Amino acid sequence: MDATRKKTSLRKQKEQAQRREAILNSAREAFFDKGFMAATIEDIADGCELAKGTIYLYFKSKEDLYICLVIEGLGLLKRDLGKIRELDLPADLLLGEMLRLYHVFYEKNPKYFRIMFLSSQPDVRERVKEELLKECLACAAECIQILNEVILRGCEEGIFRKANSWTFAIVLWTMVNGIIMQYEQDPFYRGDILKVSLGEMLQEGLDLALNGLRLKRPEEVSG
Amino acid sequence: MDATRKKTSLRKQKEQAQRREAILNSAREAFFDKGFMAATIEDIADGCELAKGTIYLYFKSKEDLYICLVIEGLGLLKRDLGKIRELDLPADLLLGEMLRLYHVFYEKNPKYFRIMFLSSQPDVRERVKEELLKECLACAAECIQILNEVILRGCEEGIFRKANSWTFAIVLWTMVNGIIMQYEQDPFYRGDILKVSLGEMLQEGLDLALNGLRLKRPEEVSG
DNA sequence: CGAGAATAATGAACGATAGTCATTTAATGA
DNA sequence: TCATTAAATGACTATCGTTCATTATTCTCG
Repeated sequence: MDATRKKTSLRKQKEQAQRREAILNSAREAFFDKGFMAATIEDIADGCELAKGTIYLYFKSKEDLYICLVIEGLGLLKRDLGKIRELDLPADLLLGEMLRLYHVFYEKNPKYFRIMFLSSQPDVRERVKEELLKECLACAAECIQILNEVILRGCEEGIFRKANSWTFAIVLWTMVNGIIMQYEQDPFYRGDILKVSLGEMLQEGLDLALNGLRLKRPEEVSG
Repeated sequence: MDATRKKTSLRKQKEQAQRREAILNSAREAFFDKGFMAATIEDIADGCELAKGTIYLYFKSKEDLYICLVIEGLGLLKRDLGKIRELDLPADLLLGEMLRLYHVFYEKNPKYFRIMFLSSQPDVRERVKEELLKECLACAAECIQILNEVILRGCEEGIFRKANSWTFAIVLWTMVNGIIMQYEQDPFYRGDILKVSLGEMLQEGLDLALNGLRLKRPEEVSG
């Protein structure tokens, strides 16, 4: 019957989605644990109790699988940033909150950042489906867009000076990423080079940017 | 004779250094061209007309060879930054010059940045000699130190507000790296996300930072 | 010079691993 | 129950980093 066929095909679709999810979960664990290069497809297959070949029924390559996790991470970040945007706060405080969220997100998921940073390597990207790359970049763009909106709002509110908000949004985004990347560099030498905690560093970065962005600096407003 | 032994051993040392250099040259070409993962040891060996095994007489692993190039890149950058430091300019203009240099360096050697960014991956770092990693981080630290000195000078000159100069130096360094990393992400989509040129973005980033850093903003000084 | 020792270079062989595909297993529906 | 389709499997292939026994070269000193 048609109804039956439809029902079973729906269940099958659901099962396929579940398998896909299981593979992603196992891959996340493997990549987070060992890194992209050191983790093997067999590790991933073992982790979700499937055979190596089965992985390739769901993902075209190790790199594709990997980029899906990058997209996942960016999606989580975007979701969290989106929530904060709704808070009823002046733009500068909102940016501060977003930064705090970014920091919390990093502390909770440091491994997501590690894999995100690898995704810019050309020889990884070359082996990823065009479509996935596009999705990945779109996700990053949406995060930046959220920052952009807040900056624009700040301009309207008269808190920020008139400026190319998109460029500022990118600078903020890349600054935070850059700081975290440097911080990730090597825990062992963290004390030697950085000398300050990640939180302080991010805060200083934001302060620097906000001072540059603000129409009036705090002491001028209060004075 | 002792004199003879010394002379030949000196020549040998020189020859060894030359071979090492030849391998590095070939590796640079291969890594720049194909990326760390896609380039093979055989590519590198072919490139300098040596056998695969010979590479391992000069470098412990593919990763070691790779990190040597990262150090080389950082060294070049450090050297260039050091030259600018000697210019007789106020600190803010000096920072501007350094940024311009960074940009020029990137335009001339975009591939150095690509390989630098990979060096933060834990599974690469795990396979590199402790000592080389240390050297690599020390090199980055020295670059940041140059920025730090300029910022300190700016504080003395009364151009910059009193602040934790080292933190600012790191923020500047990471901001620039972050911007370039984002720019590197994908030339194809560059127009979509970034919408502005690298030069503009770097300039905006510096302006933002300088405005945050300056004791008085330009219009207040001139007014 | 020349024989033997020391050093350097080589590439075949090894182990690991991404990706493929012929075969097996399971599910479906008449 | 059985033919058909779909899904899963893991042995197999090709590739590549690394090693090491062998070969070639250079050096030493009688």
